[in-house]
Amino acid sequence: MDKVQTEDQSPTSTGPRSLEQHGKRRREPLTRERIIRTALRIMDEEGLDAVTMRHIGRQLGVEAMSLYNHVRDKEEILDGICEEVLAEFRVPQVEGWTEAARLGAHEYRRLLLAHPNVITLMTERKGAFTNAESLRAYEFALGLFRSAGLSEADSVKAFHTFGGYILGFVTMELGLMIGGPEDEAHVQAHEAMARLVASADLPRLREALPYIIDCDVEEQFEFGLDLLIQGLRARTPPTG
Amino acid sequence: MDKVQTEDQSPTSTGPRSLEQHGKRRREPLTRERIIRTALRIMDEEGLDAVTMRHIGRQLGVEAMSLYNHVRDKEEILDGICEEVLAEFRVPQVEGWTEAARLGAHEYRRLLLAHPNVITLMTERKGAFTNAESLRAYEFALGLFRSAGLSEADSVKAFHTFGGYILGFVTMELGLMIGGPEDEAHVQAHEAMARLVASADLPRLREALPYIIDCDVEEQFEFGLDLLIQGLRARTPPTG
DNA sequence: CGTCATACGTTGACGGCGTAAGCCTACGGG
DNA sequence: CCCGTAGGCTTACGCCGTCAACGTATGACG
Repeated sequence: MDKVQTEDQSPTSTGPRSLEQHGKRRREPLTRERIIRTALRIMDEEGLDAVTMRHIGRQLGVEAMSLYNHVRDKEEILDGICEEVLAEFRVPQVEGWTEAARLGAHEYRRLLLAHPNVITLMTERKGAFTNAESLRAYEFALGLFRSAGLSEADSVKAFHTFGGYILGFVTMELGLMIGGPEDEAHVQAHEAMARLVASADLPRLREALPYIIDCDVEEQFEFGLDLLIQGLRARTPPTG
Repeated sequence: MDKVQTEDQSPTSTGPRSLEQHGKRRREPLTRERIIRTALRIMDEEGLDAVTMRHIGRQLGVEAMSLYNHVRDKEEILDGICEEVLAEFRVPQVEGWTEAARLGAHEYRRLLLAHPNVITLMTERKGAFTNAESLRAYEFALGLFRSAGLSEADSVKAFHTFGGYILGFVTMELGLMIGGPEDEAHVQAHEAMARLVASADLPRLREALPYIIDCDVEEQFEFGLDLLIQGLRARTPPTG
């Protein structure tokens, strides 16, 4: 077995090799928590394919099979990653439902962009969320729409609409279908598209191409958000 | 090697075992086309995990490695599946941009629901679409928004908004986060959620739960669509 | 203090995956 | 007739998730 990089040392330990206060164990005990956090870090740094039982184990200085003492199977780890990310959601503290909706949407997008592969996980996931922490965003959104004057039924619909929009937009954004020319991959994707458009009978696309290639993602996101908020204001009590 | 079920026989052949018109080969020649269509069928019928080089080969009466004579790697097959599905898009023939937008959105959703796993493929996909056929939907949408009076820049933004909404909504729909109580999996997911909500301090969610569980998906989808269309109409020339 | 159950890590193996490398053969063109 | 080549097949490698069996240190208890 080659060099093992031990992950986060406990900040309270006196050093990597020194015995602990009671002179007992040499390494942090394995936990479900530690496993999931390590898996999340691997996913963010090395991609989804690198999230492997053996790889997670190696990062923790342990064999793959040891993980099964704390986790039923790999799927539980992946589910755990989803919950871990969702739990990062910071509920915006602001008055006025439109601003709250805007900030909440940006926060959700921020989470998804911070952990680009989590969308794939959520897409493949079988059941709904089983973690209370991950429902706080849901709770926040419902409260927001209710405070805007929507009925309970409409609040649920609005939640699904906003949630769907953000999820889908970021999916497209990460899939290189939207985005600025900074990234190499983007440039390549855009060149391929330009070649295709040039060789086919797609007049609208041809004239729109510059706007597609050279667009500000933030601005695009805001556009759709405004559309939704405006549309919502139309079926909301005249104000306050 | 056990029983092999040969897929679609060529309708012009005189029979499964008879020699062809020139008395030559006994089986349909392998093609990129046939490989991709078979892979798509497997994905739809047996799920994404069943899409395996060995499995595709078996369905075609061939060893896995033979596929590589027509395809660079598995990724090319998966990309091919995406293009195949996108190419199914039927451009709605209707007057008036609002109705066209509505029908187009439903058609896109229909495609995604007809091949539930294709969303995962599109999410994981690296580059943008390289198939002209799959850009017809793009072309259609742009023409539609232009005809509504939007600028080129805004048409692009509107496309990304609608595309994002539909993609995300169907993702949530398939992930059991939205939907009626017909399906067993849905019922189970909803029960888990109900248990969670009951045990946590989530008042909004608690009162909204019945509406979440017992909702009409079509109606939910339409709600968001209306929001977008209404929002769009607000920044559109007063009419015609 | 000795014993022993238990918790938790390790080892080895299995079947399946994508695919590199090389082989075999039938067919069409010189 | 011969031979190059296209397009199959076989074998093998290094991964993967996970089952089963095994070792060992720890903490409870007589």
